Amino acid sequence: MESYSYKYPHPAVATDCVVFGFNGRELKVLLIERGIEPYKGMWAFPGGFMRMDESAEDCARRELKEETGLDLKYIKQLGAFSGVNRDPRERVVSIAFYSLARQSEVRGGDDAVGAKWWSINEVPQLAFDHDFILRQAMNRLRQDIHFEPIGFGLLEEQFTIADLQRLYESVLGVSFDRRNFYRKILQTGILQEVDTPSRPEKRYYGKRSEMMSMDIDALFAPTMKKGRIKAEPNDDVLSEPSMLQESFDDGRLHNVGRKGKLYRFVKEKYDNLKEGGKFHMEF
Amino acid sequence: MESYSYKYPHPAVATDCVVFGFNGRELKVLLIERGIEPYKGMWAFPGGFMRMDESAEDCARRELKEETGLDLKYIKQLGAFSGVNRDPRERVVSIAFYSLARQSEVRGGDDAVGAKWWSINEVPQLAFDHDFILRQAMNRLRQDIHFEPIGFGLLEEQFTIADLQRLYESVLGVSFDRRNFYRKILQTGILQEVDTPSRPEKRYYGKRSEMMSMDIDALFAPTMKKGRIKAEPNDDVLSEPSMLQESFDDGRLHNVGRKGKLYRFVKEKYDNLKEGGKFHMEF
DNA sequence: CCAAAAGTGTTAGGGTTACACCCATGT
DNA sequence: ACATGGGTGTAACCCTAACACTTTTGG
Repeated sequence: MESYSYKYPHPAVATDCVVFGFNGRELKVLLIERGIEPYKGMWAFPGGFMRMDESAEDCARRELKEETGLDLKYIKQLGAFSGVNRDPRERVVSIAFYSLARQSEVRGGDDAVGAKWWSINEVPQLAFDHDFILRQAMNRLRQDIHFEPIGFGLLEEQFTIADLQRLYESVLGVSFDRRNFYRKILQTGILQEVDTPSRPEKRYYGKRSEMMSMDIDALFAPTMKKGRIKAEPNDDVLSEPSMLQESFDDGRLHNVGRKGKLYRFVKEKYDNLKEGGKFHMEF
Repeated sequence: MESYSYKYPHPAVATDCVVFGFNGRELKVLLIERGIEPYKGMWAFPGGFMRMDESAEDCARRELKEETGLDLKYIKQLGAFSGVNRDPRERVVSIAFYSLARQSEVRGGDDAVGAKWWSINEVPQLAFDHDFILRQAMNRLRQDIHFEPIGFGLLEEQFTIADLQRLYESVLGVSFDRRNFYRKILQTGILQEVDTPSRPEKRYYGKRSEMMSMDIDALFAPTMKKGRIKAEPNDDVLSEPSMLQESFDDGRLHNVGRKGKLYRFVKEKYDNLKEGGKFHMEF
């Protein structure tokens, strides 16, 4: 058995990947069930030890692919977690990343044995210090959503303003005036109306057929946290009990009423805004 | 000679510390001259290898103290840098931190052999990937200044609004209308007027006596970069050539005209603002 | 007294908030 | 028809940008 020796002790270096998803109503996180000790049977982020010929980012991407089948283009570093006793086996420094996945990317779940999407409000206690890492990732997400078009990563190619609003509300934990949100997001110019809508006759959130083994099920009491912004549930928005009108047992949300126009992100416009000066989705 | 063996190869883990300072006119960075290979003779951030019984943050603080004599309370993680060939000796993952130091903290330069403050516009080419790290740190600083009271860390206990404005302008690379800045910062409520001013008869920026071996010298053509904000040098602010009126060869700036009131930060007020909702120093 | 900087006031305009109102769709 | 959501208009309000003016200080 080969081994590697150093004059001074070296910690192991691993990566962890916090992947967020959005099913149209709730924010989700991707977790895997640990099959081995330590923390066997508990849930944790996908990740693993870094090889000597790859960067941390490469490692995170590789491990994510291996463990969940997801092949994500954009991942961002969250930071390094270096507590002395993070791992009972040996000293392990973990470099955490976070990313966003569209529902449509979540297919081909063959590799995804033991991987599961959890509603952000229902995640179980996690292995290692992953609870802590998750909190950091949530904070980071909430920060970033003000400056980056998170929708790009979480929504499908085509989406309605309402979809986008639900996303913002899920992430920030507030609710806005529908009409003001509408104009505000439109006047940024980063959205382009889709001329040839390709939507199903009936709109569902989280099409069962696309989920496969990575099922995104849901259903929970709508935990309405009000945040800082002037966005407490106002009279116009339906208040708590009826916020989700009809929900089926597979987590779909059935829409009634007028259908919204479909839009798509215009990356160029966004890039212009971002470099030239401000994007700032303030609410 | 003892050695440490592992079944799989482990990278070394080190930390680096980017420390910013402000002398009243320019932003500074603290660098040390490398005395050994690799990159002997080049400048780099203070830092070193992590021990097995300390977290990365502890390590950064310890190395900073050892190499520069600075004992900083607040340091924030910038991120991990894990390029495969960062260090020619072996694979080294570096966890970088950044921090802010007041001029008054920069004394007792006994330990600071080879440590020197550099104007942010004059830093030489750095060892390893520290140029890259510095760019990241600058970006981070510019981001953070909108949400955190950076002044806390960089200015003395007592300061004028003008001092604060110069700081913001240095970091962001823009200039604001003096009068609007004045009211805007005051109406946040995070500043409290000092009743018993303890200032010297004449105000200098960067008192020579406090510098000792860690000399903060300066003097350079005022590189006025205009940023995104509506803050290009306007008619009211003196434009380029005369921006610093009288400067002495030891880097002091001599003030004429009416003296400004002295203020101090009120941490409680800031904390309230921050948690309750917004702080957002927008300009 | 003069120049330079600090402190105060004011005004026009843009953006946000909080609604009213009408349109479209599915049951 | 009716309930439910989508899309448009608008007035009050707040904040900011821009700039005039007065006060204080050092020389």
